[in-house]
Amino acid sequence: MTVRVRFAPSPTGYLHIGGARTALYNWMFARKHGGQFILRIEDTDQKRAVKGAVQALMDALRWLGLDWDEGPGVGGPYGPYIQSERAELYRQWAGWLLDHDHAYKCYCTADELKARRAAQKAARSDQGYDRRCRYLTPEERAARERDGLPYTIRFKAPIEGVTVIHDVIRGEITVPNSQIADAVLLKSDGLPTYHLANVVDDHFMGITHILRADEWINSAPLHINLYAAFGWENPVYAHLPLVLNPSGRGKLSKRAQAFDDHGHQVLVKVEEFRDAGYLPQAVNNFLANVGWSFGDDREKFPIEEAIPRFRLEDINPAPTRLPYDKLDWLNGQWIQDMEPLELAQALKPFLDRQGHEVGAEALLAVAPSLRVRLKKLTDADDFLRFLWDDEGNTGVITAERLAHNKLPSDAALRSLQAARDFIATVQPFDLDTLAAGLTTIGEAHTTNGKAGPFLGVLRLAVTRQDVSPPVFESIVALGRERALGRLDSAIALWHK
RNA sequence: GCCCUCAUCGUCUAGGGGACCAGGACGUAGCCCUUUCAAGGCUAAGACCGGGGUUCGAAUCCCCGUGAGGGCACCA
Repeated sequence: MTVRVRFAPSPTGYLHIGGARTALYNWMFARKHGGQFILRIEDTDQKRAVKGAVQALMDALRWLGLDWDEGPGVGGPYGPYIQSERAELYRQWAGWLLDHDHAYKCYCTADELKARRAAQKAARSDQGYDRRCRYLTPEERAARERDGLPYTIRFKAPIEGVTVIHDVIRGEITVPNSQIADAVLLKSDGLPTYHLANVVDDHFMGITHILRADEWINSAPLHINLYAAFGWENPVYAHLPLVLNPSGRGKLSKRAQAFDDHGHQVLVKVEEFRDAGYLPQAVNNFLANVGWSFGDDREKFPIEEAIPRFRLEDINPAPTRLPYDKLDWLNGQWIQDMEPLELAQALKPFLDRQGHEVGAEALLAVAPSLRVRLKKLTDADDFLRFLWDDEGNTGVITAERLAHNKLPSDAALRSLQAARDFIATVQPFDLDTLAAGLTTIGEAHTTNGKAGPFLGVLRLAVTRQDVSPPVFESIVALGRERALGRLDSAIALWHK
């Protein structure tokens, strides 16, 4: 039997990082077993549907590289993959349940239910629906039908005994059936609830394994009994550990914004990670390390290498926070492994977005040294400011600041003039030639015979930044003319 | 209130009865390297929630506490 798993988000906004983790684990599991990964949209609650959300979900999944074999955009033999387009099927099977005495019509109104729930809450108990419509006499039922009252269809859940969930990650979980609610299966608007839709779809779509978050454990007994009522075989269950807020309190939510220990807001939507300059490979790598580990003490790995080692049994059941610090480190590692050209190309859209014009050659010149410096693609902004900001910081540079204890003011001036003359004429104007010539100039002007102090002064003069890429690369990126301009204005500071 | 889940350094984790005075990673601190910032190398501090069992032996198994989390919708 081939493995078939699904990721079934509801289109209420964007892809949540916790959802991405669930999707990733499903995807890895499918790929490992040569099975299918299915995307299904659970939009049976029209009140919560958000326009454009399906597209956003797909974009985020694609950005992460989690390709689905069946689902919106790609089709498949078990479609449609959007639940609102399958309404008739759910109605049909709810009817079947009714006919076979596994369900009943409930005429309680939403308001009545709400009031009873409030009363339960006031009594500091919360048992859920009291099953009153389950025990309506035939006469009472007939009367309500005659009145044409709207109704929902509820599951006739078992009351006695226990239900056992066989969870691959947690082992056997036994739940008293008294805990299983007579859940609403079909709402009064004729659409199914999650419970019905998910069971019907999973069955007809041939889903073999359900990997979903821990928060679903409590409804698993209901689902198991629904499968039993239908006479269908249950899939294998694996409940993934919950992703918590950075504080460790509560699950990470995209609605309530999350903050870390320093009070900084934390990223939650996948698109936020993308916009913040994280690489999809790094995000996958990061997610794979949360609740699962590669083994061999290896933290950084391409997801493709994780696939053959991935086993549900190895997933750590404990709820977890996301180690955002580690994501920064991992992302830096991934950036470090990029080819300079690749990095330059990745950087371009980020610079464009900020309206910074940087030539391809300049970017390429500086890419090798940027590789080991960036944690996020957005960090490039600070390092490269000197490339687009000709006037910026001019004011903060003075002749005094351009001196150094190993390179006093007059020597600093002379060294910069020498550098100017050298840069004006050097051929070829490339990294190695510049490095050799400027190092010699530096050694000749400092009191300790080392180029270091001079290079610091040169950096300040040319980039007007205390922190910049290495100075030779910076000069190459700037180009001969602009570098000379910077030196000229630095030298002019001595004549003020 | 009822039910369910979980519990190893600050954080993410390895650990499946002796190989553990508990390993790795991030973060933190120090040193080295060094043209800034990084990266890299080395070093350091840092954990088995508590109590009972079982066993010759427990981080590992069982029980009870405690703590944290989840669920108890005509939301998923």
